Amino acid sequence: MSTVPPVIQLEPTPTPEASLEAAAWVFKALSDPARLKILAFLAGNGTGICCGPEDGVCACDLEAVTGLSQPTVSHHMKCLISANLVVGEKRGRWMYYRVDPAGFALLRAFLPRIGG
Amino acid sequence: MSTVPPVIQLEPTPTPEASLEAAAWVFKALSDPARLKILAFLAGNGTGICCGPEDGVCACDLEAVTGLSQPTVSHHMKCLISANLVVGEKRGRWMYYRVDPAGFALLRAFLPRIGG
DNA sequence: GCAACACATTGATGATCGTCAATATGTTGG
DNA sequence: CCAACATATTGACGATCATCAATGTGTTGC
Repeated sequence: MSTVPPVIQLEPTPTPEASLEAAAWVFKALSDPARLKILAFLAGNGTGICCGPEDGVCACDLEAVTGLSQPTVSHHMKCLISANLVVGEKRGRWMYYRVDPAGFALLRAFLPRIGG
Repeated sequence: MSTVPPVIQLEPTPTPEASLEAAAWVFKALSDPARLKILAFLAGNGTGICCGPEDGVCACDLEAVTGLSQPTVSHHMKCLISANLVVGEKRGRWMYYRVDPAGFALLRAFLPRIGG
């Protein structure tokens, strides 16, 4: 999950091939338990612990939630953002993350094509 | 996608951890364009090309669809089956594959927990 | 039984992944 | 400006992945 994403298309259906790779990219972002735990936390309470009741969860919260090192969390967030599953917003020296509906919308649009 | 699957639970919600890994396993199975192409083919026409109008698609069809070697297709099918996304049935010397609703049901049940 | 067939398994190889330590970048408070 | 802080980037390492050639296993037709 470190290389470049395949230009995720959200607009009208592109070539079947392209949307296939875009969907695979989103699924790959969801294929790691640590990233699912992060998403579940973001989707859950929605408000963080260490950085006050702001709109979003800061990165240091996610270190505590996952038990992973700071660089590893940063790497996972980059991956989730590249799949349009999370948006990050820098406020002061903190990064606040929220769930991004775009990636999930792509998923919901794609699933029927494969029997879901 | 070759090691053992994490005992995919379909029944009432197990520990949050366990279902997290089960969902990650299903997502990983969906994270490869070749496997998505296979699923799209299985979900599409539903009837194969080379092995007559049987109920299901045989493996040799999937070689043609994906352009991959026979062992590679076999490996992908093993992966999809281990995620409960596909069921395989041996009839004579052919393997017929169909979409398995179970994996998709797990997905639909899990997505809301992560914001989908 | 035997040859042909359909698929599975094994072994190997290059690529990608998840992780962390070390370091760099950008921001805040004094 | 400087020290402390929050996060990002880099580099490295072991693990896993996707792929194929070679081989094994089970089935069919003769």
